[in-house]
Amino acid sequence: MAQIKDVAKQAGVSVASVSRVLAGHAGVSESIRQRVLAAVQELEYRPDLAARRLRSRQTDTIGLIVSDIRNPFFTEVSRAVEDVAYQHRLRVILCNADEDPEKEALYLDLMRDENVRGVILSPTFATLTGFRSHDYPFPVVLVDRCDRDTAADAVVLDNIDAAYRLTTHLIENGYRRNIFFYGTTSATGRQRHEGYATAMAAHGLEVHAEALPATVDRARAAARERLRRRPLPDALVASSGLILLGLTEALRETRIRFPDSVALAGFDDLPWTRLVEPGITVIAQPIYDIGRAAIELLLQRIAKPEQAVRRVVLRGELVERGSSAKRTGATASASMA
Amino acid sequence: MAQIKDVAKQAGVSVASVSRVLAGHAGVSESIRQRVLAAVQELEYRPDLAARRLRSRQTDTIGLIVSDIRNPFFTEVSRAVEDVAYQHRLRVILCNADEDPEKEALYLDLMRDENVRGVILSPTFATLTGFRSHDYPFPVVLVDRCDRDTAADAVVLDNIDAAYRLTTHLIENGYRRNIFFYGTTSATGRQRHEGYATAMAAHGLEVHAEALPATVDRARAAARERLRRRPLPDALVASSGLILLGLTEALRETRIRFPDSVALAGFDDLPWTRLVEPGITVIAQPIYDIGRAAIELLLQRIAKPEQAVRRVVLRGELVERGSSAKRTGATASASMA
DNA sequence: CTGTTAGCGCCTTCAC
DNA sequence: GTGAAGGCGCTAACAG
Repeated sequence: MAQIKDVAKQAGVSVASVSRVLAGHAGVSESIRQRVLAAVQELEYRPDLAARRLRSRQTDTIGLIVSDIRNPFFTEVSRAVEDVAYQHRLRVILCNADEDPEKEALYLDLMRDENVRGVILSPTFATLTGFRSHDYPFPVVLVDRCDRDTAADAVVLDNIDAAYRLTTHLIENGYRRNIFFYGTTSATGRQRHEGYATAMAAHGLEVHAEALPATVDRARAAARERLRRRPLPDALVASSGLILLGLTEALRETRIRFPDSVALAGFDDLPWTRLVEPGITVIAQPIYDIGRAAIELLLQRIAKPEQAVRRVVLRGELVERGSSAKRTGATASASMA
Repeated sequence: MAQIKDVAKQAGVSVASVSRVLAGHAGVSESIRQRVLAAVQELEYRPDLAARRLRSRQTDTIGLIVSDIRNPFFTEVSRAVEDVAYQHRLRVILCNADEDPEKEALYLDLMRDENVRGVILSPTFATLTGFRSHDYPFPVVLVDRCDRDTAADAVVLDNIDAAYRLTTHLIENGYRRNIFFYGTTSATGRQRHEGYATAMAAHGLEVHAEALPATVDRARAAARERLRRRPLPDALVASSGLILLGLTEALRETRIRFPDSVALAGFDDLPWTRLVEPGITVIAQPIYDIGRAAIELLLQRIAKPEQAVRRVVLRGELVERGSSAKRTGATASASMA
């Protein structure tokens, strides 16, 4: 492996000149520049990253800690982050915390060890509580999850509003006994629960919510359990795409048809929500944009460490499909009895 | 930030002793070990990774280059790889090459720069052609994709056999004009095409295959195009989960019912294939096991660089569902597993 | 068993 | 504008 002094020898200059040319510093004669570049080519020289990092006390790496890589939401976010990061010559270390606060802490530690320039994080509720970007040696941008008063840059959906609109849509279509299944490990789940509860209360309806770990399996089990009891609810509502999948599976397994017997709605406009007849009503999130906004926020924060905390709030779009189709009066009253 | 000499001073020993204790070397007196550990705790000392890597010319990192992170197959593989890697105190750099040979080359270069211990790669066909693990400064384990004669460790499905069985199943259930949609950018797609073609030929049937880039959009477009023409084929078969999704969407959009008008089958037992009525017949891959086998192979290779090239071939399982129901019994498609 | 010391490859003053 | 030299924090060889 060629190193900088080999290049210097080959070009007949000092290592300092080579270093300057490589760093793109001004004030190097054109003739030296050419000779160095030629020598680099010839020797196929590649700088040793470890040495460079040791010397400069800096890396060209950012961290991305997602809460569940199996959630398509986060794979799409990570694509966006990587796209933009690599355009800026930054590498990305992607870690999957599996909704586990301990793993989160572990990875945050790892980021510190790696001396990353910054981190994008979708924290569990436990980590978010009392979270302050200042407690870390690198800037942190939160994505998907944050509290109103969290002291950190963040990119989130307007969760309360989105859940409010989704719930109101159900109510207006004649569904009144609506159960909300939501994940408690994330602020997002809680906020969506709040939006749901507000909408229900606004119409004088009773709140029925089931808190659970946000996995497909747990959602399926909880829904199955509830669907065994009578009377059936009017609608099942999910606070996330993973939970929505679990609810849908439970409905299928119990052979309860939607929306005839029970309506269904949730979050994330994933391909399968369109394929499952008669289509599932969802709040569509601008996922790629969320990821892109996060990395751009981080880039700006790295450039200007002292600027005021910023928050990007994006709006979800209600996509109405058959699973929440307007109810006929007859069916509604029958179920209420 | 405390450094090793601070720890040494605090513990009243030399830096060498501190280094030895931290490296877990034998031959350090218990009393020194205790004092060092105490000092480390007290000062919250964390070794500088850059310095350590520079000095030892080694990292504790492996690379994982997947061809498309949006493909659930690869997110599951990466989970398995990360699980095992972190158990062994190895970090993982995950890169998404997007089925692009140039990006693959770029990331392989990056791996070299990072001085990783080894790489797990799912190569495009272009990269696989003439691929030899020996051409890289680190061991490479191929996952999901490899040729019969590729000189590298690999973990793959028995693709030819799986596609053969899937196709035979369709033929036996009465479907004869079966079109195979497959991705050409991967060896896997081509091998599955081979299995399909062999099965068709074995029954004296004509081969109808459509080669395309393995994305949902391209598959949907190709299928839509084909479904516009008459006569309709008997069945649509996909060489991957992403392509299967595209075919399913095309069927829905053109309102062609399966299996009544056209049967459907493909690869990867993803949740949605069960939800879409009347269920889609697939070859289920042991995805997590594939990922785990890959990282274990890499670990062994790192431990014994000279051992003979190994190949792990796993078997796919045929999951029969309504989308390929026997053609005789009219519309007996309502059964669900 | 323990300590002293010489680099790992690079960047960056500092002289010239 | 260019080169010589020191040192980033750590490990490993060598000496005691």
